[in-house]
Amino acid sequence: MSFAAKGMAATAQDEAYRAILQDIRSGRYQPGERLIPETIARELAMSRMPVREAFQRLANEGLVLIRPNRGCVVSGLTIEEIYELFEIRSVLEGLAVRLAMPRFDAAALAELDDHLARMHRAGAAGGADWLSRHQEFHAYICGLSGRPKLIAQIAALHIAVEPSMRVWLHHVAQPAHATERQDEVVEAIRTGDAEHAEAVMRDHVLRTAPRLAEFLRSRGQAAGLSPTLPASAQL
Amino acid sequence: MSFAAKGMAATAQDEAYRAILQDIRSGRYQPGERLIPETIARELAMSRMPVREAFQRLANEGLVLIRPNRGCVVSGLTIEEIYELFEIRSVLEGLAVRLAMPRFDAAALAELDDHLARMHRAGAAGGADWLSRHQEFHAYICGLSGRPKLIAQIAALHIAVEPSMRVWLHHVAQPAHATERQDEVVEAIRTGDAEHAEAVMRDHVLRTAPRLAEFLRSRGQAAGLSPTLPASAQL
DNA sequence: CTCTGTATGAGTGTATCCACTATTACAAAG
DNA sequence: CTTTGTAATAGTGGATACACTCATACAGAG
Repeated sequence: MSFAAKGMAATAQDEAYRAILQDIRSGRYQPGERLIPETIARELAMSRMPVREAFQRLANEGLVLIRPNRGCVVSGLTIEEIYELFEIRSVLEGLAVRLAMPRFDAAALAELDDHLARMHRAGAAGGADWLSRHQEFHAYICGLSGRPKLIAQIAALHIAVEPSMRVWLHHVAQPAHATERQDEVVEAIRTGDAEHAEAVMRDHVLRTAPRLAEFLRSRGQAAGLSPTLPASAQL
Repeated sequence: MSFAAKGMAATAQDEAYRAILQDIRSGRYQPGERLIPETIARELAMSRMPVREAFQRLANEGLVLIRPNRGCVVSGLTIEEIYELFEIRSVLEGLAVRLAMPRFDAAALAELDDHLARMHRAGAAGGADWLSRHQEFHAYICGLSGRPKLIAQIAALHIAVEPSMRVWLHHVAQPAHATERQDEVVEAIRTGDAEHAEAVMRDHVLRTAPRLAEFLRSRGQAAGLSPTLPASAQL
């Protein structure tokens, strides 16, 4: 049996990756902040090299920007980029829920209700980890699609906007969990109509974007450091 | 003025990345083949390290699989994975064409026709580089969406299936360029109806998948080496 | 006081080196 | 002849070392 538990890092590079990812998601490393390999390496009791390779991975996911000879900075998102990510998420999650529809039996629906309940509880209790519950809700639906790459893509998109979402939820009086109508998504799923569920999910995802964008705009948060994009630009 | 031309590699690592990517796309490195850093490093007149980091990038894009302590192999796609990639591409390119619609003026439509013509010419002339022309056709449409990340994602998907496509086009008598009806897409764009264009693009993309899949199945090509997926699996 | 040139230091990219893992080939036992 | 244990080798992950780039601070000229 493989004794490396799922959450366990097999290699130093992986450990570095997880640690830095965590710190970006949580907001410990702010957009625009420069990440110095040596510092992080000392912190994790390893050398610079695995940290550098972790940077590479993060750069490919757009969380960090590496300019040659000029180091690695946490990449904030412009308003336009946030919109773009939500647009992409909307069609991908729409696809996911459509593909997941055949698998929604009674048990799955019950579990879905559980997720809803947990979310609402977290929202009522102050909303500190409402965001995590919300991501789990979406992840559960996507998971039922049975499409590994699709799931991973969507997860990456959630992670990319997470830092912005956190500051939003932290600073705003009327946060998402008060107005976001996830119930509509669940209702649509219950109808059994795949096309309908897809459309509702699309709308649901897109609805958050303008409010988040407005908030960031009001804070003047255009930390515009466009990340190096994943693949080669030209086909 | 920046004297580093766009296609120029600023760093050794980037050079390695481009070289290996090229060799995977072209089919020089076959799925399942093991990539030995030292060999490639010698070939490119550099040390192992930049090559290793290039591997990382390729792994993140799913083109290569790195198992700890067990090296780096070119990751072939299973039939299921190919279907999945086409599904994802269909919704993303559908989104792209929808967003691009407002920008289709007379000039853009003319250029689109140019692309079509070039494609048909390449197809008639034996189809050696029909695939590249086809990718350029799609890239042109996506480019008009003005969404950098969306464009990059789609490009990455095209690259991922490119090796399989190449063997298909090379081995089959009735290849895609004979039956793929790109004209329908252009026609739909001409109507000016964004929703319609999106639907047509979706269908267009999905149509290729089953035929490619059938071909690969007939060759028994289930080179099932599922790549390490981009982001963290759990949200 | 401002501007410009230089020097110093921090940080990056690459090469080399070392320790450990895995795989292969081979030999001895059954 | 097959099987199993062991040794040798190729290859991987990580650390250190070195050369080069960039940025900042400072000094001298205007």
